[in-house]
Amino acid sequence: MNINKLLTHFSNYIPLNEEEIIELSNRVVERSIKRKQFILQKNDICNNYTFIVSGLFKMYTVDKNGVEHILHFASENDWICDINSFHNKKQSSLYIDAIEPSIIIQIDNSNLMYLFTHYQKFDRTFRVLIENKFIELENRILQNISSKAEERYQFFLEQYPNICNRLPNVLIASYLGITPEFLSKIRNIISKK
Amino acid sequence: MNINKLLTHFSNYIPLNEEEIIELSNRVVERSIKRKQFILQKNDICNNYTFIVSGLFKMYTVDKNGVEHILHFASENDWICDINSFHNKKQSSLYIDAIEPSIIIQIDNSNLMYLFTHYQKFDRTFRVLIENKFIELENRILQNISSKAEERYQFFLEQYPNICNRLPNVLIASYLGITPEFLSKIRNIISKK
DNA sequence: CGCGACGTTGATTTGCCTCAACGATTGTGG
DNA sequence: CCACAATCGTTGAGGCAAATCAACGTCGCG
Repeated sequence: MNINKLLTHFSNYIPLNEEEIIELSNRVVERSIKRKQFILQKNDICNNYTFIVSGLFKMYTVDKNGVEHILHFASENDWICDINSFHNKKQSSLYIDAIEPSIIIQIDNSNLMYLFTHYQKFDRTFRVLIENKFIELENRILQNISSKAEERYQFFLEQYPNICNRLPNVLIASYLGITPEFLSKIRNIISKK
Repeated sequence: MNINKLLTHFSNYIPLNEEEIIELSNRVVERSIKRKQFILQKNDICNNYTFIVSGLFKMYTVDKNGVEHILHFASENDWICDINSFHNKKQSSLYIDAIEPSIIIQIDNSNLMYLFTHYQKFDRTFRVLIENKFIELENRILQNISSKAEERYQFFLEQYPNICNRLPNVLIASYLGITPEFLSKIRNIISKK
């Protein structure tokens, strides 16, 4: 059962008791997502926290020239959500779609709020979850303001070995904030070393 | 009393009852910090969440060439902490020091954990706090990977009107990830418009 | 007064983008 | 299963964004 993967994920933070497991299980929905299928589009309100059982997603903006800028990748055992839209119930400026066929488990806003209100553990777990993501983002910012593209690329390969070989270079370039052409040149230079 | 500023800050998230106010008040420490005084240095373990009553701080790394890269500014009614070091009790790679003479209120790791364990409200409040900071960082990342320095500078001025005129341009440049010389040229171009 | 931090300007170099073109691969509809 | 389109990775020429280095004036402060 796919729900077990979610339960295991939670138990890595704080073990859940029987009641909490039942409550959680009753409040989530499992979905199967095809490649290129959206789970969030611009101007929608993001109403779900999405846990990824298997597969791979990208979260991105599209600028006025139609160019994608990737804010996050997320793969199995990770969460993806436009937190700004989710908590403030405002229109999102982001898209989220599947890079691979995926299986996800979603919890919507009202159900998550119910868990937060009735079981302290979830408040705690989601605090720790977001703290960890915050730390990742801090590191990414530091990379961006202090390193050149080649270093950022190398760092990306080291930090995400399990997803980097599932991604076309176009998407990695978009995540790093450079053009695919320039990434290609970086790869050429690296391979000659 | 400066503690009231902290209590007001919390009540913006969730009102505290009498008991919680007393518990919180007994577990924090007020300090006065001079200009250029450190509250965190590289290789220290960050043992405090710091609330800023008044003043202004910067949090930054120093690279191998001795150049500072500023990760965050924080001023009155804001928090500053190396969360990675704080929660994982590992050596920090960051510095935090005062840009202006400041008054702060600190809560150390064990006292914050006590509050988290005994009062759900604090778990909740710190979750929301970090969620908001996470959203800010997401926006900054998007800026960095999709905009040129001039736009990022303009955006910074709009987003932080209350601190940008208290900062020398050297520090703003460091925050934006550009050199002071280039920021000067950007400012020259803008002023001619 | 003299020093250090700050802001600016100019000349030069480097990092990265733009645009165009090409082959290889993948996916898809007939 | 083939044919064709779309996506992908690469290369090269040229241009722009930003860094580097050096120099200089100003200001605040000990």
